[in-house]
Amino acid sequence: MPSPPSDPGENPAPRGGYHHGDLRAALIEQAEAVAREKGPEALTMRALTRQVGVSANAAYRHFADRAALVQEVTFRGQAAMARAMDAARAALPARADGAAHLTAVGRTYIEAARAEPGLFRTAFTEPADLELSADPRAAGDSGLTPFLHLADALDRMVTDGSLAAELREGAEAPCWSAVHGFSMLVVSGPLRSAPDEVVDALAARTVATAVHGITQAP
Amino acid sequence: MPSPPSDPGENPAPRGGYHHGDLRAALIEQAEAVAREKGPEALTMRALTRQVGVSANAAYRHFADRAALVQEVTFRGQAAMARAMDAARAALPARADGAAHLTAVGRTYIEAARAEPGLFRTAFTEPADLELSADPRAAGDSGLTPFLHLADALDRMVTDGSLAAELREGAEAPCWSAVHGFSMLVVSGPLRSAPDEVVDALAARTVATAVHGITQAP
DNA sequence: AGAGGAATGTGAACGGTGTCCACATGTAGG
DNA sequence: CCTACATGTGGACACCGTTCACATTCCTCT
Repeated sequence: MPSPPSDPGENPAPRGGYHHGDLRAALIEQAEAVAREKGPEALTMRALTRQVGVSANAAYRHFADRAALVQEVTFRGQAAMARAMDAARAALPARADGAAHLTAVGRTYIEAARAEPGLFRTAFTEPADLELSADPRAAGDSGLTPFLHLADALDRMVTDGSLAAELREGAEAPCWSAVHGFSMLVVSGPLRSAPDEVVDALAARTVATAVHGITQAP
Repeated sequence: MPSPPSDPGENPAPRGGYHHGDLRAALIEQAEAVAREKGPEALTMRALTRQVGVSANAAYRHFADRAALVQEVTFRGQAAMARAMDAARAALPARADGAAHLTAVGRTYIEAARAEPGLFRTAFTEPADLELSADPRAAGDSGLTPFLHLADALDRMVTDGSLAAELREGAEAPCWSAVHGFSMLVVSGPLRSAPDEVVDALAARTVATAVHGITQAP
């Protein structure tokens, strides 16, 4: 019988009747922490419940299955990136043009992936339904998800005339492809062990290539 | 017992009898078949050995571990793509310029991913050392791997003057990012269930964006 | 030809996983 | 207070990767 909350001082003590108080939240939090430092493959029901000090099945009172828990971390990861995008765009000069916004969004995507590779992999490569790219749970404080940030920056380019209106439709694909592909290369591909300065330069170039490239008709 | 035909015909498991002849090859072949139709998550040692009609441990006489077997499928998948690139470039008009070659390489990458999603995911998203992008086992008949095809097309652009020499270095990153990222979107991302014509158009645009975009200095 | 050694295959076992069942517990409502 | 319900538990099943000790088969050397 684990009499005291066998918690290693970690959590702000969700207080608990011996029904643990708020297991659902505790599991999500623990899962996010584990995802950050170990990546999605370390997200196992048994390990997480063990870490939270509860039996394995307890989790199933709060999540249909493992995928449901992981999905929750996915939202958190996307929301974290969205907040970074909020900040990056807020830091832009007031009269920054659409291309500057698009560049900021693209760079932030890659930076977020590099800063938290485990969380990125969980949020953007787990076989979840990415149709949820516009789900509010994946949004930052501005209410925009990463995908919506991209769309918004593209709209701005049309407004300020740097992107022809006929080219607006479908412009998300090349942009999202470029930054996502690059992030994969860096996080778990051949650029994994490249020096930071090299990656910095390649990232800048990849974003610039996309920003410039979309203005050309195919 | 004399060893009768023990022919190479069937996948199910008409095991030759005693020592199976060539278990290593049989396992790789079965693994490739399974990867094609189910993807990498279906590549389990136990299932594959079962399908080949052999005990689970037998595999460990030929592969250090699961990763080693999967790696073999990875090479096969990359080689298949490389052959498709060989063909696509061979079909180009004799005086096709570098941009045409680059476009062909990029489109072929995406087409290969769409044509064989399971194999693509195995070959390009398994946590293997992609440093092996130049390994001969990943090459087609021309001796070029997909990555080397890309490098070659870029070299050609420099030769024919459509890419400034100072921009050659690091040009692989934006290109490979774009087509790889797009492929992920289509194979296991939000474009998964988009109609073919839509995907065709977006693919063409993504490739064009990269081809055009790299000619611009960052 | 025969003997033995090297390859190769087998069965059982360990620890891990996701998930379901039947049961126990604490909390909240009447 | 006592019950009903939400929540947590222990055990079990079916998989998984991998290792051990042992059996078979093939090959080579004398």
